Amino acid sequence: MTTILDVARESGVSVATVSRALRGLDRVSDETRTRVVQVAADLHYVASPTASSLASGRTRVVGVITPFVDRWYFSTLISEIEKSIRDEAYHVLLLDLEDSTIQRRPLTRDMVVKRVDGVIVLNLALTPPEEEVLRRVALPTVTIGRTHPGWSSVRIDDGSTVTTAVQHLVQLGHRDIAFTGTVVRPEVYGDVPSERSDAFKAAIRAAGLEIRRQWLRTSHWTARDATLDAAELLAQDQRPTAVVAASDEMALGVLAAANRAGVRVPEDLSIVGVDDHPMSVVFGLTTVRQDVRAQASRASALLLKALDRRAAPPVECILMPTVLIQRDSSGPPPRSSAPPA
Amino acid sequence: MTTILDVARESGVSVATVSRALRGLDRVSDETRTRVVQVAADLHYVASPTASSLASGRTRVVGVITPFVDRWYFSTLISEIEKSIRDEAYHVLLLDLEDSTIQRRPLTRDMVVKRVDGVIVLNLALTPPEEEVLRRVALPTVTIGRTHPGWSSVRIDDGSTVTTAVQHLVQLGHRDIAFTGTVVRPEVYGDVPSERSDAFKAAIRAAGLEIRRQWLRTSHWTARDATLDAAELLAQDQRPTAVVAASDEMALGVLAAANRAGVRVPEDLSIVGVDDHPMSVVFGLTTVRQDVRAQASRASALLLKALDRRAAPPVECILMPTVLIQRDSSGPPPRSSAPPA
DNA sequence: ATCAGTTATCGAAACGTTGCGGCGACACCT
DNA sequence: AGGTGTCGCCGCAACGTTTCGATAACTGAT
Repeated sequence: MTTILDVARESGVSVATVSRALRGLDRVSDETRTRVVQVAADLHYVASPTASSLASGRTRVVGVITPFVDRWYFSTLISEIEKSIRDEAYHVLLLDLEDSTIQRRPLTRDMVVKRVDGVIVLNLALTPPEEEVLRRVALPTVTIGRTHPGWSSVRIDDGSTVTTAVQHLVQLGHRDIAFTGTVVRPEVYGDVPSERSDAFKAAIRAAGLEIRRQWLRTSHWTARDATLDAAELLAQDQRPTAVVAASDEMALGVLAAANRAGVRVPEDLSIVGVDDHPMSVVFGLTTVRQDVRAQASRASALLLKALDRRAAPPVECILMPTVLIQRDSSGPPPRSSAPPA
Repeated sequence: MTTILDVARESGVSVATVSRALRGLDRVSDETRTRVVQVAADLHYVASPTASSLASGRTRVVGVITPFVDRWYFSTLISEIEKSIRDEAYHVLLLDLEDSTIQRRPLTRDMVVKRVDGVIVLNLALTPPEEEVLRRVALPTVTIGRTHPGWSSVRIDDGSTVTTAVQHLVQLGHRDIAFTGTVVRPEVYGDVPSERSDAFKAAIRAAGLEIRRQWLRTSHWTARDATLDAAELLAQDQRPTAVVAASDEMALGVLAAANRAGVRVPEDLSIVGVDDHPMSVVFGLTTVRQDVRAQASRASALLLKALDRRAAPPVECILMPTVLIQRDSSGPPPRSSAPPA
């Protein structure tokens, strides 16, 4: 492997000068710089990130702390974070907290200490000890999906997504609206499920409608789980005329269950989701869209600013908009719909 | 930050002994070891990965080279790789080759040199210069999805997946079978699309059936693209009684198009995919399953073995099985189906 | 001619580990 | 008693950069 010493020797200057020349610092004459750059290229010199990190104290790595990497929302965030930071010569180190057990694994000191320059936390309910770990390492930190005192964040208003969905259905004339996606395993899924389901109840009440317990469905936030549950829901005597799902993946599960049960969408049943999953447009699902990639790039920008030594930017909490995308899965309720008992 | 020197001072031994004690090496008395471990814990000591890498020449990082991170197949692989190597104290560095332009960005020396101990290449057609880069850095390398001379690999037989799908349909009595997913942008998608589409043609010929050009559909390997294309296909005068999609995401797109066009599945149209995407079971899609997580863990195991200094394992090429999962989207062709012109 | 200021460069000390060679102390064998 | 291992530990030289203080070479003002 060729080192900076080889480049120095070959170009007739000191290692210090080579270092400065290659990193584009000043106090190097143009003549020297071009020569050094040329020699470095000839020798296929690549500076050792390891040595560079040790000497400078910066790793140029950002840790992405995530509860899942194989789910659409999270993998999309990760993908966009990588693209946003690569131009600044930063890399993504995956800190995946998913576990094969039912609990996720905890975030520990050694996952981040001396390993990354900054951290992005993806929509994840940190336990108090975990939060303590992150606070004590005192790394620049940005969260996506939740706010934490002292850290910058980018998120949407989870409650309002569901409110929008309910209002849309109410405007169409629905009065019998079910919800799927109430909270399970908050230690993994964080606050989002409860925020969305609380907003559902509030919106139903605000519309002067009644909340029926058997229409408040629990699901593991997967299409698979939602479709099994929706089959039960649709088999009930009292069937809703519409269902709001707390995520599009669950909404698609409901849609599949409806297809299977011979329930026509939207004639017999309207379905509205949240997220605008890539599959949603394919199946014509009405949804409340959030721009996941935009959230990731905003968060990355915040982190990059905090990573810049010269700057000490203030904590910023960015709220991104969401918007109703009306497609084919929602329409007026059937006329023949019996009023709730 | 507390260093190994602090631990050495506090426990009354040399740094060398601390290093050996904490890494579980021999030539340390049990008594000394427990004391050192205790002191290290008390001081919240975490060894600097950077310094450790510089001194040892090993980074304990594996680079995952991938054309996408937000697609199911790739994110699932990445997820499982991380889980497979984390117990050996290895980390995943994302080397994402996706770009905002139509071309993907090239793999360069500086992405891997001195940065990672080994590399896993995810189903990606490396260009000759890229392959050269990887060969010259001489890192342990395992590929998933393709074979390369000199490197271990884990893959499925892409051709046979489609062959299985076709045979399944032929056995059901289909004679008019379309295919979606012929090759586009091989520089991004690699050989898989062409292998699967070639296998389709071969299987159709082997069954003594005719290949109709207008039933060989091109698609960008997304549900979105496939559904647009399938709408065209289903609007043709001569409509097939079945379609094989080169991936489940495309198959789901076809399914959605059929729903929209009022074509009943499987009564009017059978659909078979490949992969067993998590959404497939939800929509009752018949598919040829591959076990993506198993491929990732096999590949990780191969890499870990190669990363072990003591071992110099031989190149191993593992072919994983695929299996037909019969669900609701395939059945006998409609009786009324007109013979092809 | 001298001095201050600027610019380009250098030498050397970090950074925090690992790993090699060596060295007493002790046990065992003859 | 002397030789031969083995065990537990230590000192020190890497590893390849960055960074800081020093310095020499100019430049321009006095």
